[in-house]
Amino acid sequence: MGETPYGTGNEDDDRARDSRRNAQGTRLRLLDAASELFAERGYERATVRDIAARADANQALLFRYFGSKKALFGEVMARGGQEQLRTTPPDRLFEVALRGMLDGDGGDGTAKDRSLEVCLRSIGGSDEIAEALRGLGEEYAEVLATLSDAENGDLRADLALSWLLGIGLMRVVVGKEPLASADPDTICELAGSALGTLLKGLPEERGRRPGG
Amino acid sequence: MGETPYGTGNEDDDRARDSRRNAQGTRLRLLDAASELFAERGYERATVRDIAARADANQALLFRYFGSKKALFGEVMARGGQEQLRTTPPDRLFEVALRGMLDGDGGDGTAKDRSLEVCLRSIGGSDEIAEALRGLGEEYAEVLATLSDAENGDLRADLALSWLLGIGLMRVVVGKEPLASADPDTICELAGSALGTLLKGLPEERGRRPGG
DNA sequence: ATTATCTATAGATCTATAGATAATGC
DNA sequence: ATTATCTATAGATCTATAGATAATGC
Repeated sequence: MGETPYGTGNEDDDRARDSRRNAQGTRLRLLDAASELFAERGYERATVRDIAARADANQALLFRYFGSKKALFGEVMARGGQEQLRTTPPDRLFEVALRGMLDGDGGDGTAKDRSLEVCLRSIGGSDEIAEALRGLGEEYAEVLATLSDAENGDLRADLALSWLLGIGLMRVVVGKEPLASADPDTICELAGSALGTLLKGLPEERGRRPGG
Repeated sequence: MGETPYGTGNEDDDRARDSRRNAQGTRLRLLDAASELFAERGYERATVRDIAARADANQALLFRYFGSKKALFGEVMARGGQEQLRTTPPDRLFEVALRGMLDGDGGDGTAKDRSLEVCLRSIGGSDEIAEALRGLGEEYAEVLATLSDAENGDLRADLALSWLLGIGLMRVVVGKEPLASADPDTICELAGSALGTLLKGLPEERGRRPGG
């Protein structure tokens, strides 16, 4: 075993990312590597050479398959975020998104959605980046706004989103202590109850009956 | 009048920034120009050539007087922030800092302190920048922490600071609507009352007596 | 023959420095 | 003579492209 050029194990899962003269696979590996490096370093500091190196691909292929670094960034952003938005009930979105940023990995092997982290680390890079973050933010805020029936519910949703991103910024990007090492449960609890003041009926009251 | 080479008006104020073969003045003009451009574009995108051009100085002088771009950034950051921290009573710091970011100019001619804005736009540029923001954040959080007598007051202060920066991020850098065009009073009111839940006795309750 | 991959390099920035120039003070 | 300023350029990146090479399918 192990000596054949075709690999030994569950190549069903890996075939898509096979590196043996497989354009589709190389494309996927480049996309994965870009997702990781953009999240680790932000758009500017993740160079195309580093991305290609991590994908174990030639740097010129990145341009062949995606056209430009910006276009690659666009595909990365388009892949992420959407799933979380669609599969999470609105009243849990804030906590789920917050935990997604706070938890290091989640433990399970599934690659985490790090779109928000990518945005946070890429700010200031260029106007296109700011636009990408604005677009993603609009999708989140739109959902959060449904939780408030106040007249200025949209504004309140923006403030909730601002907090979400601010916490991620200070914890993940800046590394401010004690926030950076704090227990995610505690953070969610503190932020959640204060948000209950802002967006009525967000986290705490759900499922409870008054006078219980 | 006006034909003399020495200028016509209140040169007492301007002499320090005089541009006629005055090293001290050129240094100050470079520092001012850097403050502006770092706030407008962030550290990376504000090039030394642009800074020198706005200061109406030769680009080589920037290195002669400051040594490096990073050292210039350090001086800019050291100048700002401190005043606001020292002159503002703790229980008003959140609102004052928030308004400082929200208000476009303030109207008065005094150059605004844009340290927090500089940080927000410079994130992801390099680790030194993150450190600078962490340092400034620690000073703000330290003051905010005095407002809470909860066991985890430090963490609550970090969360308050996170919100402050998150709001600035979404409004000033990202330009998310409706937050970007919202009335500062409304924003302060919404954030302030929700923060009252987090840091007890912060804004609303001040000066009121129960049962009034 | 097709096409995935690789080599080599153009071309655009940007920070930083070496050394020349020119305005002031003595 | 001192020193503030300017010119010219080294040197380091980084994105992107042109064209060569080599592995597959027919």
